[in-house]
Amino acid sequence: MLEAAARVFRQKGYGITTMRDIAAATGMTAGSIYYHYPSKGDLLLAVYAEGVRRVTAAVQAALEPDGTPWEKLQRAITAHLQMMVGQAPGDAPFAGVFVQVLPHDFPPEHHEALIALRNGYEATFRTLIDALPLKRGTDRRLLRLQLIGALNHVPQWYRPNGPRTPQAIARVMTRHLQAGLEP
Amino acid sequence: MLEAAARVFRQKGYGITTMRDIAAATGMTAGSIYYHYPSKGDLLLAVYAEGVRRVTAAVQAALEPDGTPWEKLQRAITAHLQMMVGQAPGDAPFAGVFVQVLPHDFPPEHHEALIALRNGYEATFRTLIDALPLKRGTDRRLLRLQLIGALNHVPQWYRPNGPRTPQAIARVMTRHLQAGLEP
Amino acid sequence: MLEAAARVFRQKGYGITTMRDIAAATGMTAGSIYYHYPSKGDLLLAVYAEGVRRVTAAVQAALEPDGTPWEKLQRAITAHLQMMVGQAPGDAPFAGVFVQVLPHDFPPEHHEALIALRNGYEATFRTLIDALPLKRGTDRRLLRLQLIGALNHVPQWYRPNGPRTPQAIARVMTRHLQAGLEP
Amino acid sequence: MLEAAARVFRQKGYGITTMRDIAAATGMTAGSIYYHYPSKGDLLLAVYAEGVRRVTAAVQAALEPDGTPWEKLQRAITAHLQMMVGQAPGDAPFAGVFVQVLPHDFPPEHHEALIALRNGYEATFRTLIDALPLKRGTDRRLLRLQLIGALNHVPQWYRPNGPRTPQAIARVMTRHLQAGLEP
DNA sequence: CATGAATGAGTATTCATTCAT
DNA sequence: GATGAATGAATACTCATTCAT
Repeated sequence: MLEAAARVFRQKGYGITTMRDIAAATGMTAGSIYYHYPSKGDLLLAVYAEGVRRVTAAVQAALEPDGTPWEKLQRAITAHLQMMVGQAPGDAPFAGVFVQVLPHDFPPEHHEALIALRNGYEATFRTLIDALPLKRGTDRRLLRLQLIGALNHVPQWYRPNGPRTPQAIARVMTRHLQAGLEP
Repeated sequence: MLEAAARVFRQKGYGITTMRDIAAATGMTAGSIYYHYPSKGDLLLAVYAEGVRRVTAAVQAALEPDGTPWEKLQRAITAHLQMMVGQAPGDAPFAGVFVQVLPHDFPPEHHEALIALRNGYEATFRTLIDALPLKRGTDRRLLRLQLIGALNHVPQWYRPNGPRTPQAIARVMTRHLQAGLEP
Repeated sequence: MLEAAARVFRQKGYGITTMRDIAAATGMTAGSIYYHYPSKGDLLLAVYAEGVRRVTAAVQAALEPDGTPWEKLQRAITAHLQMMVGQAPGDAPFAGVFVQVLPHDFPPEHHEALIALRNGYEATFRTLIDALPLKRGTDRRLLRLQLIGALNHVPQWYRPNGPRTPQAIARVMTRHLQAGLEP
Repeated sequence: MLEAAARVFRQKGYGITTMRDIAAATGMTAGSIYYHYPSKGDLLLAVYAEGVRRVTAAVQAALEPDGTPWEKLQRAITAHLQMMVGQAPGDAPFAGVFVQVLPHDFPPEHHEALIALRNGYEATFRTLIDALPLKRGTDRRLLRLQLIGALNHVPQWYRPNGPRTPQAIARVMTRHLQAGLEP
């Protein structure tokens, strides 16, 4: 059921999605959802939390085989993008909610929880970036935000049948930051 | 009037904003707005278009004093960010709509116009990036998307009284891409 | 519920009737109506259809006892008028919608259905008139339209406590057409 | 201007017609109409009154050449129908309002004036019918209502390019009532 | 657990009307 | 006389939510 909700939220955004949309996607009626979740906002939050859980798990799993910090970062990005735009039927919807649902869509009483979840997820990248050997004086926080911004933007332009795979995108974006672009 | 609408749209998002909110912000009544714009969606589009116009103008103006391609890019980013998060009472709201309003907030009949506007704006950056002297084989399109993603993300974490000015952010982000981060 | 709607539509006309009027007459709230009928126009159409059903049934029932074609026509007219202006608490409102609601009150997307219903009802009279033994060369279609026009006009001048009963009106109108008025 | 209003009222009915529709048809703006008529209802009433004036004049004119009472009635009906459904660019719209606008469309404060106008017009037919040599005991009032109902119904089924001209309809309807239909 | 029916607080939109210019 | 702009009351319709069954 959470999955169906995720699918709908990702596709249409929180505001436009109605409880009936979700109900239809789950094969229930709107009223029944309230047995499981007390409100639409709570349902979204549950979807969001599950999304964080899954993407985090996927990214962590990608770190397993050891490697240089840059390699690990690149693998993490690959995993992240695969969740975002990949075709995995189960996971993709959850990850997509990350990007299609903006903070101000959330009911105010959930803002705090939302931020906690975001931070929790970004912690993974914080760790990865902190481990990178970088030039002295690099602003690692800004680097992280620069990277995450670029990653979250991918679903807005990514085309499943386009020339770039998530893996390729990860490789190129990593290289840009690693080696720079000046000849 | 467009300005007031922009302010409200940016602050609350399109879906949650009510015509009465906008009316209150303009000092009119809700009905009066319809004399000038035929629907809420059209109003949003008008705000968006005006935003594109202003940001484009600001970015173009920043290119005036000549310089190296990288300098010009950095100045463009600075201008872009100043519009996005700056305190200029007139311009900021328009630019913010860029980021706070997602495509699916728009009524479907405006999607086409929306894409045209986005493309129009991004053309400025395409030109700037095409002018950069880069390593052979660089995927300039991906670079542009990476940069724009990072820029559009800034308003989500930027704090007006924080330690980083738009100028500083622009300088650092540019340097990251220009010289890379490996020591 | 249809009955309450019919009562209100007949009394005030489609345009002026508000969903809240109907809701009040049914003991519900305006929103609840939409659970049963997707729009005001659909509700009107449902009322109209039910009206056709009832009037047709009443007219058909009146034909049962056999008789000459003219007797049958007269009985049909009586039944029709009793439905239109009679005090039967259940049926009258439905029949009244026939007359108080003009085609252009209907939303355009229902025009087709409306015409089909009208034709369905008038078919009863077509059959009755076709069975009449008439002078050679009589334009039976025009006769039918002449009759129906006269009948539909009755509710506009009928007074419940006036001197004429539906039965009397039917008898006189039939006689006029049957025997003519020349001495 | 009255003519333009008549055209719009006839085509769409009172309720659906907006002041802007009428304004557009007259080449003015909505506000300007209020210089000439104090309200939409008053405008409709003015149209209605002008309609009565013109139809009455046309019917009266048709009576000029002397003839038997039945001939005069038939000529009156012809004139009436020609005004209703004819192509005369000036007159037709006014007459049509007669039929397309039902009493309950009128604002209540005009009901009285409306009834007076209707009665005034029907007086012409009252006179004509009173002059007919009829069987003893004929209910002349009911006859008049029967006839007027049939006439008002004509615009609902009349097709300009159909087989029946107003003149033919008048002749046949008159004959039906005059001589009856029994062989 | 699930549903169908109902609710009521919104929401965009319409439109007759007003009025300063 | 005419207009553009504004008004505000009304209105159909939506939708998260409730709840008896």
